[in-house]
Amino acid sequence: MNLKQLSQHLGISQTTISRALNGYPEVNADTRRKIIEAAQETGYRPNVAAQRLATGKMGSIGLVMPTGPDYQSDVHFGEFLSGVGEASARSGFHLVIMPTDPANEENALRELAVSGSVDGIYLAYMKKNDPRIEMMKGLSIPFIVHGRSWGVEADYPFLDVDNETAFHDATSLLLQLGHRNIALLNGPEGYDFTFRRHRGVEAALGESGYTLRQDNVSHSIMNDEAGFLKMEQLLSRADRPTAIICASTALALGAVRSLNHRGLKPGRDLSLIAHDDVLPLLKPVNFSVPLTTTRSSLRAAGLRIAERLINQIKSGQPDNQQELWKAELVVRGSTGPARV
Amino acid sequence: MNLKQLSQHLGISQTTISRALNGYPEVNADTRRKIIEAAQETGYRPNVAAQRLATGKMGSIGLVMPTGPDYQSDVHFGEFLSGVGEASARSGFHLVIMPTDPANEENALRELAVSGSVDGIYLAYMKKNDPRIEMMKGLSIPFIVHGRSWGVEADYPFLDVDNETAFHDATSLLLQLGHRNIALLNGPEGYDFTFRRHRGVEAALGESGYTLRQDNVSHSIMNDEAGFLKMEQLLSRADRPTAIICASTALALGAVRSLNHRGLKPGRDLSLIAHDDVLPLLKPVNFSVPLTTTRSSLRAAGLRIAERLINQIKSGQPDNQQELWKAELVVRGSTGPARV
DNA sequence: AAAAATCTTCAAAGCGCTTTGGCTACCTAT
DNA sequence: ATAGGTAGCCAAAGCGCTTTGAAGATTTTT
Repeated sequence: MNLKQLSQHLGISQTTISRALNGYPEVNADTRRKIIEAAQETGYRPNVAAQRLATGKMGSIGLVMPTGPDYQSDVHFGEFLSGVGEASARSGFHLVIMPTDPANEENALRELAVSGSVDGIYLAYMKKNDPRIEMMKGLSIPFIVHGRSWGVEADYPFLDVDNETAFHDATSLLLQLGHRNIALLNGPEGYDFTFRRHRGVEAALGESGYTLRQDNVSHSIMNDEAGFLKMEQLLSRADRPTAIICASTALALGAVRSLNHRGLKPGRDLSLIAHDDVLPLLKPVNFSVPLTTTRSSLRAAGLRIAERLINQIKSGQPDNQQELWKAELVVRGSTGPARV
Repeated sequence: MNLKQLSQHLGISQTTISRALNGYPEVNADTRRKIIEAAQETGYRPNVAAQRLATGKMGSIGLVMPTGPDYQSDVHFGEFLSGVGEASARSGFHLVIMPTDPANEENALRELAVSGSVDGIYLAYMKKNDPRIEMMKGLSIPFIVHGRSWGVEADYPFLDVDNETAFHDATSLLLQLGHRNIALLNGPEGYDFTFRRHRGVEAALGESGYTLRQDNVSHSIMNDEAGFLKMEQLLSRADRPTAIICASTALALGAVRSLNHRGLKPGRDLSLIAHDDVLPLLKPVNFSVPLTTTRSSLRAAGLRIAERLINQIKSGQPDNQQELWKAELVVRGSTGPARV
């Protein structure tokens, strides 16, 4: 059953039916009622492809999902996605996901944008000087960035967590507790958030007259395995750090395993702080010793970003808001005074 | 630049251009070359909405993503998705994700199916007697089921892990090691895989003349927190089990935490087996004591399912294959002889 | 009662592609 | 030389909706 058939069936023009169903005002209330009833009865449903062609609106937002044979699927992505998903569901938007090898992400993104199959695009995994922002600005399709890109001067809409301040705060706490030899288990090199977190730690140490030792910094993907490995390396050193800051609770999971392994207890023998994305799988309170964290919900960020992007699409107004969320420092048992 | 303009620009009919670009044979090689070049130069890209309207093909497969304010985003979903994503990327298909409150999943699914915005649909999180299968069969859109549904007699295409055998095998191993008091930390009640795993354990015990005690079975979502809680409950009993089977490594993570907490060592004081979906975040070998598991990659399943679904879409042939994957029993350190 | 304003409806023109059916020119077999 | 093929191209008819511009019906204003 299509519009034409329904129109003939009712003896009412396609125009009026279309308007009645789409809530336009210039339709007699009685006619509208009749049309809606008939649509219900006959099970008429507008063909979305035709609707999209006619209106030019696709009703969906796009995002690139990093994937590939040797790519490790990332809990952080899933958590963020669920936030984006919820906001989209509320507005009746679909999510169009373009799975791509990370090496090819820029092309995939352009492809998605110019393909015209989405109304707006969400960008993530920002690097320093990320070329994708300039590219998107040239493409005249609404977009929003999760995170931001150090070195990119252009104005663009983003939502980011204030990573620098978060890690600065974490470091200050450790300094107050008397720690001087502080290490950072950071995320993969090249990413903007990795860089800013590093800066935060460095700055806090610097302000107190200390420095961040080069060999106290490591970069790795943020999972349990890497956390364990990097921690093992740190702990096997003679002058091992007395406090560690982890870029994710996933890293902390492995780090704690390494501590257990050596009979060390977080908070007593060594202090530990992690950044908490509020992953349901890894709650800081559920660590053997509850974890001190800087907290900022990834899911909430996803929700907010989708909201803003959809808003931008619906209103047609460009969004140039640059939103910065403060992470909350939550002190639990894994931090304690430095042992002299 | 659209087809009409390109046609005028080149002085070649729209028909020929369309055919040239879509690889139809009845175009002179020279003409084709000229057209492709011109398309490149002018940056012409077919409008996908128009293409979809004209062909009736949407180039995307749909899936419902459970989400909502109190829904815990699930690592298993993300991992599976990455497999689906990879297969889709290979065939140039998009993923259209419809985020939905789990309570409303059946409606959402019907909505997605009849909306006509996807060519095929993937179904997951099967329950016993799941009504969605019959519904989908009535809807004349290709679909495939991940898992299956106990009690549904109809023929339908699925890919499932042989959960019953997997858990049967795990139980047999424990029996051989002398365990009699075996507990099962199962997934949420109502799901097909939960049920079959339960059956597997029950059957293996039964065959050896033992029974699965009712209070040795628990149901919960499959994350660290639940694993810890359920394990604590079990361990606080006077007649506590000597061996535990977990439905996921995520549950095992919490279970091990509970053991550590009480100074118990897996493999020595208590045996532990978990089902391993091969989540990159939680590798069994990375547990403090490497985990004995029944292994079956969720990502591989996602890949295969998407492959089959896309095949079905492209060929137009219905797929009624019922594919059952054996899980592999991998013995590591967390299992040992029962202590007398 | 006529003029103006307001409702309500409709026919038809897009949206930008694919595909059908037909046509021309050229080649091959009789 | 003629009939029958085939290669290559085209005009036009969809696909199923939205939206413009116009017009008839009804109400309000003068």
